[in-house]
This record gives sequence, C-alpha cells and structure tokens, in this order.
Amino acid sequence: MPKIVDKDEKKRNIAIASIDLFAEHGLKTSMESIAKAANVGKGTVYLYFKTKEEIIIEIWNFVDELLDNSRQEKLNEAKSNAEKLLILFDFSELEKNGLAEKLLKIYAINMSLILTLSDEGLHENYNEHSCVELNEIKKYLQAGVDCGEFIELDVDMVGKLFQKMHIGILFDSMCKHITIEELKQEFYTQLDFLIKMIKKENR
Amino acid sequence: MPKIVDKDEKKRNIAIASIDLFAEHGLKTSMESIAKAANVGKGTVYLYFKTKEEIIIEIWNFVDELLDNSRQEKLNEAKSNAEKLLILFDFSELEKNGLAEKLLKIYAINMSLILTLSDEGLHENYNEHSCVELNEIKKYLQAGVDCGEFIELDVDMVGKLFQKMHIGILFDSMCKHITIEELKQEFYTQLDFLIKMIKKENR
Amino acid sequence: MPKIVDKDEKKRNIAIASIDLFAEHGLKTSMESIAKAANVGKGTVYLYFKTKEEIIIEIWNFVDELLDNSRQEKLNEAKSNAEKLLILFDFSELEKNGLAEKLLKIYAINMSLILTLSDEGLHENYNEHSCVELNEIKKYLQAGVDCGEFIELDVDMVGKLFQKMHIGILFDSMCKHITIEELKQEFYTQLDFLIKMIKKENR
Amino acid sequence: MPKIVDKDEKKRNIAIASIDLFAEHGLKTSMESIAKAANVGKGTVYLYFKTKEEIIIEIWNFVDELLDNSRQEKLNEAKSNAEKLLILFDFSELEKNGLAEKLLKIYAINMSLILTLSDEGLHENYNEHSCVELNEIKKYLQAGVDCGEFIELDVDMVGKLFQKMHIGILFDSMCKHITIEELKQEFYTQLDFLIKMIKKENR
DNA sequence: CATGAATGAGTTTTCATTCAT
DNA sequence: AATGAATGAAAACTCATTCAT
Repeated sequence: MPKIVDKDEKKRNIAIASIDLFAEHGLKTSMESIAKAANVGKGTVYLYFKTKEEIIIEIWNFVDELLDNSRQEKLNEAKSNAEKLLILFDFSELEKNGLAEKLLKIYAINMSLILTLSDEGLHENYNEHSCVELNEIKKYLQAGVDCGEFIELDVDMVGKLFQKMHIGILFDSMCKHITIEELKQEFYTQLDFLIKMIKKENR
Repeated sequence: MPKIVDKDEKKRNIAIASIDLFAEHGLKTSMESIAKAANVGKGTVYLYFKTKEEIIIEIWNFVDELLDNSRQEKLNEAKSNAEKLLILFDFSELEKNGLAEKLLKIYAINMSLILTLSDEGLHENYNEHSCVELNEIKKYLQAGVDCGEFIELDVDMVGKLFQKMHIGILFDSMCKHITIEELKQEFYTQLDFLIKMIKKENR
Repeated sequence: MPKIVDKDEKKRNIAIASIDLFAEHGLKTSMESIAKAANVGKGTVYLYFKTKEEIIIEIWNFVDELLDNSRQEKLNEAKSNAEKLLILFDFSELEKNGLAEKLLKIYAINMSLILTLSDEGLHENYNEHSCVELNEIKKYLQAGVDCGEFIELDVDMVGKLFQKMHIGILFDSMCKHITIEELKQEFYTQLDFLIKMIKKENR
Repeated sequence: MPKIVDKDEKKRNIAIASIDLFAEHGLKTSMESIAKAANVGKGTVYLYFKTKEEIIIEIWNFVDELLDNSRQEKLNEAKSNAEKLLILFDFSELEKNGLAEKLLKIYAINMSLILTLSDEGLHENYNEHSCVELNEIKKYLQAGVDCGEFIELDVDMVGKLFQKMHIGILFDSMCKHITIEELKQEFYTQLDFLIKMIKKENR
C-alpha cells in the first residue's frame, strides 16, 4: 500500500509556505523557490498546483477560512449592530498569524491577476467573497434600523458605501505602502465616522 | 536637413502604442511586442525607456494630462460645487479616445507594480496624483460649506469618504469585469447619494 | 488462499493496454499513462518491465504470436504455393482484433527505437523475425519451382524482392497516412503482379 | 542599421551542425546541445526554429538539394535509360559529404516523426519527395520501353515495384544496422536484377 | 506483491538586455 | 539615432524512477 497523505493538508502547506515569497516577489516568485520554502521537490508543487494562480487561490481560501472562523465567534458575542459592522471589517485575526502585512501584498497580486489573466477561478473567488460581504453588511444595517439602533436609511446604498469605502481604503493603502497600523487607523476613523452618522442618538 | 523628431513625442507614441498590450497581457507584455506595436526596433524602446515601469508611468502621465485638460474646462463652466465634485470623478474624456476600458486594466497593472516592484517612480506618481485629488475634493467641499450650498461637515472626513468610495468602486468594478457603462451607473448612483446627503436643502 | 495471478498474463495485459497509447503518442508515451491505461500502479509497471523498450517488445511478441497462429492454420489449408505466399503477407487476423491500424504505428515506433536507442533486445527481435520471414518466402518459392508451379528463378533474389517490396509498401503507406483498406489494395495489387510474373502459365 | 545576416544560410548552418547529434541521439537531442554544436546561443536556435521537427525538415531539405543537384548532372550524362534508373537511386553524393551513414538515422527519425506526430510539414515533405521519385522512375521506364531498350511492361506496376523495393531495402537496412557498404551492395544487386529482367536482350 | 506520492535531473522555453553595424 | 540579431540567465515544466508503506 502506498503512503497515505492528506492531499488537502499538503496542498495548503505548500500554499502557506509560499505566502512570504509572494509577498516579497509578487508573481515573479518562482515555482522552484516555492518548492524550497515548502521543503518539497519542484515536481511536488506541480503535483498539487498546475499554475501559480492556483496557489494564490489556495492562499486566499486559507485566509478566508481563518477570518470567517474568527468573525463568527466575535459576531456571536457582539451586543450592538454597530459593533457587528465593525467586526465585519476586522482583520486582527491575521495579525495574530503575522499575515496582515503579507496579505495586503497578496491581495494586490490577486487583484492584478483577476484583471489581467481572466482566470475564472480567481474571478469567481472574488465575486463570491465580495457578494457575501455586502449581504452581511446589509443584514446588520437592516437589523439596526429595525431595532431602532440606526436611523431610517437606504440599506442598499449605505451598504454599498460601507463596502466601497472599505475596498477603497484597502487599495489606497496598499498603493501608498502604509503600515498595517496606519491602515487600521484609517479604517477605524472612517468606519467610526460612518457609524456615527447612522446612529440614532446622533440626530 | 536631418529629420527632426520630437523626442518627447516619440516617447509618448511608444507608450500609447503599448496601452493595448498592457491592457491585454498585463505585466507579461514583452518589450519585443511593444517595439512591434510602436513600429520601432527593440533597441529603440530602450533608448527612451530604461524599464517597463517607465512606460507605465508615461502612459499614466498621458492619461492624466488628457483628463486634467478636459476637467479644467468643465470646472470653469460648472455652476455649483456639487457639479464640480461630479466633474472630479468624470472620465468621459477617456471614452472619447476609446481608452476608458483599457485604463481600468492599466490602473490595475499600475497598482500591482507599485506593490510588487517597489518602483519609486510609480510610487511617487501615485501618491502625488492621489493627494492632488483629495485636495481638490476638499477644496470644493469647503467652498460649498462656505457658500451655504452644503451643510456643516467635517471636510477632511467627508473628502476622504468621497475619495475612498471612488477608489473602491473603481477596483471592485475592475475585479468584477463589469462594463464601462455599468461602472458609470454605479459611480453616479453613489456620488448622487453622497451629494444629496450633504446638500443643505435635503435636511 | 492468495490470489493467483499469471505473471506472464499480467505482463501481457499491461503491454496490450499500452498499444493505443504508443499508437497515439509514440515514444513520448509516459509510464504514468501506461499504468493508468492498464489499471495498475506506476510502480507495478516497473515490476514487469525495466524499460519502455521492453514493453514495445512485448507488444511485438503478442502481435507475432497472433499472426503466426492464424497463418499456420491458413497455410495448412492452402492448395498452391502462390496461395501460401499470399498468406505470408496477410494480416487480416489483426483486423479482427482492431489492431491493424495501430500496428502500423507501433511498427514505426519499433523501428525508430531500433535505430535511435540501439536496444539490443529490439534489434535481435527484428533480425530474427525478418530472417524467419525471408526463409519462409524462399521455402514456398522453391517448392513452387520444384513442383512446376513457378518458372525457373533465382529463389534468393526473388525472395528478397518479395520481402523488400513488402517492407517498402508498409513503410511508404505509413508515411503517407493511408488507410488500412488502401494499404491492402496496394499490397495485393503488387503481390498479384509479382506472382503472375513467376507463374508458369504466364510465360 | 542592424547587423545584416543571411537568415537562410544561418538556419541551414544550424541544421547542418545538428546532423551529427540527431544521428547519435535521435529525437532526444537537446536544443542546448544543438546550440552548442552550431556555436550559437540557445535562444538563437529558437529564433530560427520553433520546434525540433523544423530542424529535421531543414536537414531534409538540405540533403534533397544536395542529391537533386548531383543527380541532375549525372542524368544529363547518362546514355541509357537503365543507367538513368540506377542514378535515381544513387546517393554517392552523400558519401562525399560523409552524410550517408548519418542520413540513414535521420531518415528513421523523420519517418518516426511523420508517423507519430502528424506534423503537417514533415508529412508534405515526404509525400512531395516520394511522388516525384515515382514519376521520375516511370518517366525513364516509359522512355526505355518506347525506344526499345526495355520489354513491353506495365510502367505503373513496375515503377512502383522499383520504388517500394528501394524503400524496403532502405528501411530493412536501417533496422539491421548494416553498414553503408552493405546497403549499397544490397541495392545494386537488387536493382541490377530488376533491370536485367526488363531489358530486351535478356528475353 | 502493489502502490502512487515524491523527487530532481534534465529539458524546454522565454525574454530583458546588449551591441555591432 | 536606430536597429534587430544574438544571447544566456532564469524560469517553467516533464517524467522516469525510487521507495516507504
């Protein structure tokens, strides 16, 4: 009988090992260096990933799961809808894993790929993830309105505003090479400003 | 009498000829294909640009000039500050040149370069451009507040909100491969919403 | 009681399973694809064959046995030496097994191997087979001369003529990608012509 | 102005330099070794040939031209049609260039390629070359019949017999690894036998 | 016996860059 | 100034072979 290996785990391990490299060298990261970083042979990388793009997707999936799991816990403990909105944009889980800085870079690679390579996998990945997010935002906005926490508002428009502002800050920050601390600062200032605008007591 | 060639013009011509290629192949665009598209020899491209990044910057400058020129005219004719804000986010000039679709892609490449190559030129380019934009927004917001067109507002925060929302819509749209028409729709819906919120008569 | 597997049978099964692959991809057929086609593990193929060449030899042996068995029967039933000569070049048995088309390709691969790899096994295989064939031809030619069916002739020269013509038609046909039907047509036209030339009544 | 190079000459030079390698290693000859043998960079080989197959075609063209030129001269000097037929199968020109032995091997590679890779270029190459030859044979056969040098005969059938025998000897010889001397011996014995059969005085 | 995950040597292939003309 | 032939470093990719289970 052959060696029994958890293929998913091995795949993920290779992807995780490549995060640093992608963060440093972008798409120019070579398959060879990934293999070395993952402590496997060059051929082994090709065994699990046909293209570099697939590795990026796997990293993405890993990060998504990481964030989703931690968010779920935090959302359960949150008391107000305002708090829940803040949690949606929270990525402190990544900081614990030292991934936040790197992820910003990989986010950029990911997006560049989405735009230039028309890779269907990446594309779907983005759409799916981004839609879920918008729906989540709208869910808590609506709940806030319903329970009188927020003022009457166009849930759809405001939801999109939250979402687009979030993306905007993210990309602008990436382009400006700001640190993760500055990014967080920017994030929370803007989020607080928006939430203050929609909270009832501020009227 | 020797042929007189404007070096700047030749440089710009090469950059313009490469727009389609960068839009289609992203960073993988080869110097050879650029030379071919520009109808010059491979060596000639190197005569005008030391790196591929310099070509991207040149494209960027070209687009900026195109937009700035047209904006200035329109801004002079605008009657309200609300109108002026809308003009800041207007890129219909690019549509006239058939560049709008391509620009989206180049925008992404540009950003990917900024992040992965740590090219100082590109980086400065982005920062400068983005600062100018933010200052412009704030200028018209302040003017609107001063003349009573807009409600009292935190010019800095709202300015950033406009800016980030703008960037957010741009990138989100690019990632979703939406058409230029859909992008414009999204833009104006959000901008109208924001402007309505800050206009005095709406209170 | 352990499963009893005839090792020779297993070996032959792997060889037979690889015929299609060799016919389609030539020498570039990978060990992996052979294993997959034979429904065994990659390592198992190595258990039975040290090299790819050995697999080709095994295919060859399989085809030879197939042809030899059927020929023997037919030869016993043949009435004239002319008929026997025709039987020597008959490969209709392969058509029954759907192997005729494929065999042409494997024949070519075989030859290419013989020439490029200087594999002794294949080489001997070819020589032996071709000698047997020539001797058979000469046997029936001589018999025909002796019994007055054929005219007086240089058995050695005419035998070689039959043999070389046979090989020539085979290879020429392969190179021209003609169908098996056209090949047969070509074969029998030429053979009939030659046999008519050596038959006594035609003088 | 760039360096001016005779591209056809350079292409041919690379092909000629690769003959030895193909003869020794078959299709496993690496592009790198070809570059080295031709005293050019690896990239240069790719500049002139997209695939290894194209190199084989170029070798073939080279040999064809070599043979055709020398044949034409000899045919002009030949006195009888029998002599002309012999010249058609003559490859002594190759021996002068030390190519005869090598060519046998390349012929095999060529054919293996024709069969397994369905490369259109090679395929056409073979068809064209082989058809011309048959027509030539028939031309001299007919001329011989017309002038009373040869007996009345089925020009088409006998022409094919000559052709197929020629191919048959060639391939059989290749498979048996015989020397060029033995090959010539085999050739002329058979050719002489055939020509003797069709000459009038032998009746 | 049987397996198929892992490997890395050996290739192919690309392309930015140089430089003779 | 302009060129494009030539290059080779570097990356991609393949696949026969091994070996732990």
